[in-house]
Amino acid sequence: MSNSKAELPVLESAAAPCCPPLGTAELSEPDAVRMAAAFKALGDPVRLRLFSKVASHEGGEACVCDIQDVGVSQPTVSHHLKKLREAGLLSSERRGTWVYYRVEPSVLAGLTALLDLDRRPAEVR
Amino acid sequence: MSNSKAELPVLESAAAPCCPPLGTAELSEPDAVRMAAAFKALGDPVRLRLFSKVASHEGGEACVCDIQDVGVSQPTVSHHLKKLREAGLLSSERRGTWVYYRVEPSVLAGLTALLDLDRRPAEVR
DNA sequence: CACCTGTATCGATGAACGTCGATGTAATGG
DNA sequence: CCATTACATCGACGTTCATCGATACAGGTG
Repeated sequence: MSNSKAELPVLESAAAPCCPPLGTAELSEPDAVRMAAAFKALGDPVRLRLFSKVASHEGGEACVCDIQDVGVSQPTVSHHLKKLREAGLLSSERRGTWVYYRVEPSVLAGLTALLDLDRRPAEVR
Repeated sequence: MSNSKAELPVLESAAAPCCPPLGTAELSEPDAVRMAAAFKALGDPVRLRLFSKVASHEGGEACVCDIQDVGVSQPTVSHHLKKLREAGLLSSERRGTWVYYRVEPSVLAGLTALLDLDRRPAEVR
């Protein structure tokens, strides 16, 4: 199971180059569905910690064994990593015995761009 | 019900000036709980649209009547706005007949700071 | 080959969530 | 006062979700 060669359009086509910043225009309903899916993936404490562990791991990647100490069982860790992959936030690659995860910057950049309030018209700030 | 004068520490004390950027260090478990709660609040399409409508509304605020056309019932809109308030993302104030909502920038800034990958050490990028 | 370790999938279970209609409350206007 | 409009709360219902143990699969090692 590797999505470094694309795991298919990442579920319902992720959040990569999407949507003007929040202050500038209303989100369309389809855009809201896509972006909400990404936020939802970060909306669980265990997933957010796993994501953080991958992001801060040396070399920019981590194998499951490096990060699985988050207080839940191994199947649960695997389940959460799958969710993060499906959201387009992580990609994975098997190399020998281990599976390595790394952050996929594009979707993350879409989230940051969406949340950026400093690009709003001055009247709204 | 106004939290412009603080709705109490916003549930379990929100995400305002919290946590180094994702690439720089692991999130602690308590920090992960707090930040995940904020992401979760944005993790529903209807809520994200409501949030977007408030954020992009002229004057930086909107009354419920301005934004409630999102395809769900009035109680559901009210429920979602409450969730966004509890997450510290919106504040509300009653003025006469109407209740006005506006974006609370601090928690949002915390999310943006957390997601900022451009402040990672070069080796990880 | 058999065995061990690392990771993913399956199936079940209980808790959390989104949604609704009904009802309550607050402010305005006759 | 009473009616009306704006919004919140309540209670119920069905769905989604996080979690687990059991099990399957994959790759290395002896």
